[in-house]
Amino acid sequence: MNDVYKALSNPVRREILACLRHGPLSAGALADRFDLARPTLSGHFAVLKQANLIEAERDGTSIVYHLKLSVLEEALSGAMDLFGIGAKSGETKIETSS
Amino acid sequence: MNDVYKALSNPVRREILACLRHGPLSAGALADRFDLARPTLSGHFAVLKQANLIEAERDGTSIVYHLKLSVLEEALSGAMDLFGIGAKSGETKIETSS
DNA sequence: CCATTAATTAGGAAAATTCCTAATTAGGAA
DNA sequence: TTCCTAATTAGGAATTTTCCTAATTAATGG
Repeated sequence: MNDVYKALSNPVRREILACLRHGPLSAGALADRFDLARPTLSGHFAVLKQANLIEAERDGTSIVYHLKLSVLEEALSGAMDLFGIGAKSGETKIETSS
Repeated sequence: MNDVYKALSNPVRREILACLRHGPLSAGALADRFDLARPTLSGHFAVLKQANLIEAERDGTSIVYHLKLSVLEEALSGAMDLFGIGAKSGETKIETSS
């Protein structure tokens, strides 16, 4: 959990997550959106991976990253719990599966 | 907003917030809960104050801190927005599938 | 005023973060 | 194989964070 907070503490990493919110992107496509060297972005990807917020998948020569929405969701609702914020409607009744 | 993420990135500061969730506490009472020197805690209070997550009020010789719940709430909702997580104001769409 | 208690500010050491360039790994095509 | 592109790892400089001790500010009581 601490890894998640650490990951979110950096603005570049938050922007990476925001980009991925619209769908998977390759490391290169992501890197193009920032004015930073590629290895720098690679480092940020590694931090996000370790926090379990994104996942990598190789596609030929490139590597595609995608958001792990459920982990992010859980982290934020965990934060709400920690601080005693009435997590709106309190219970997770989004379960449409039945 | 970046100040809020920075503030939350440290486990000691998160624990301070969690303590304050049960009600206001003086700097000393808070410091007693940690195995850290007082000036260290003072530094953490300053970071939380700058992020607007807590507020200080002098009471005689001591200083009482209290949580600014609304700011924390807003920050977390903002995060949910940024990452496209629905859990916002409760209602929203519950029937996403089928 | 002087002493005591509560808390902060000052200054600095150690560790972590951020970013860079250069070198390396890995896959695809000639 | 050899070349080329995509991405990472390695190593290091600059900056920021975290924590400490010592000194200072602030309120209260004798």
